Amino acid sequence: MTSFQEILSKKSLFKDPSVLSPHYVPSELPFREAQIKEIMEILSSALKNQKPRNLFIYGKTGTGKTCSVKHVMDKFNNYDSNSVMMYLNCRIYNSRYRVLQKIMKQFVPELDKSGFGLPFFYEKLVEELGKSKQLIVVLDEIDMVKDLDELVYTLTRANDEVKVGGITIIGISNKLSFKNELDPRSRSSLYEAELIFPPYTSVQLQHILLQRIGIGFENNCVEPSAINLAAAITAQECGDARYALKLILKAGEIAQQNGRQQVTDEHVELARKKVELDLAAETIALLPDNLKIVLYAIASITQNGSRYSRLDGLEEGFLFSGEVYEEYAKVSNILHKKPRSVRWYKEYLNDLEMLGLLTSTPSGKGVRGHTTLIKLGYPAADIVDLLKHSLHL
DNA sequence: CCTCCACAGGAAGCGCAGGAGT
DNA sequence: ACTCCTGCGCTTCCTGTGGAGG
Repeated sequence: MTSFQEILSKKSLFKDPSVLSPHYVPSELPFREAQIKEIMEILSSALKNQKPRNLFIYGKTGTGKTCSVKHVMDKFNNYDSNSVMMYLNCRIYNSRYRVLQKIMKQFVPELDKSGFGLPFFYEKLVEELGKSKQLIVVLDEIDMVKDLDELVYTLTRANDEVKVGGITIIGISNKLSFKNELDPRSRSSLYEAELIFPPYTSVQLQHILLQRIGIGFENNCVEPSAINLAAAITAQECGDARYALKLILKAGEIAQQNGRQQVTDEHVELARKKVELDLAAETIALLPDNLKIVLYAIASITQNGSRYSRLDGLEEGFLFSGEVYEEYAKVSNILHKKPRSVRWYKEYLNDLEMLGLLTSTPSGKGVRGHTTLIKLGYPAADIVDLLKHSLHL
């Protein structure tokens, strides 16, 4: 019989687990001094009231892009000047309209609601910059902006119109290919300066882990070889620092549940499987309902077996786009929601694929003509479980 | 060869929310 | 109070595509 006494008497391995969370911003960013310095140098001209060059930052997820920029932003905004630096994530502000609205909300608070036209925002912006202001706008995940060409054009035009102030864009993206999709004109204005954040190497990850473990864990609770293993796994997978931190956090939790005093290689290996799913769960939780339903439909067919793909001798786990839509419509009805049209469902599929939750391939040679084959990116049972709760099924 | 299937994805346009101007 | 405007999510309609099957 378990008692609270028993649980509480177990010595905790953690001093402060929040240090391991991805939201924790460390005061020191190891291996990013050079990048931070370069950003600061570019932005410094704003403090002399000259418009800095636009900056584009590229690097894979978890290479410290956002962290570094926010770090600089703190320093910038604490420096007494007529300039303002602001951060927005384009996953939320994903159109020219929304970005402009968000920017202007800083200066005119009642602009929260919709209904104002773009020209109105533009006028306000020019007016505001006219007060000899230097405005720095950080656009994180800039590739999410649907009409980026227009946005860049609008902003550069605003720059031309004012004599004194100016607006500078710092774009952040982890999509390399996106550069080629841009209109050449907006490309050249967006890429006035470019900065690349390389993935962390195994050795660098070891340092980062050591730094955080020192604050987050009790002393000597993590075996050095476990740290090395976590760093090596991460470097091989992606070089994403957040992944490494999550890995060591989960390993710690597993060790603790098993009543161990130390985190070992074995715990890191066990954590590895959990972390992948955990990261997926985070993205899934933020999904709009319809995307969740589509994903649920895919997972549930995968779990219960496909009526068609099996008899067509298809590789396990691949589904037809058509049968997924049928299932999606069915589940929608159960939830008393009107299913969206096929056309829009296809957009949903694209979104889900973009987020890495599924993969799809055109069927090519196969039975029943032409279709898209869909495969879930994670174990179906786990996804079903996850979504059953969040959809109240 | 033609036609049908099962899709992809562009174009137009609709309803809604929430302004502005009158 | 009314009309008109805008952005956005979405539907409707359409054309295109490559293999299957007659």
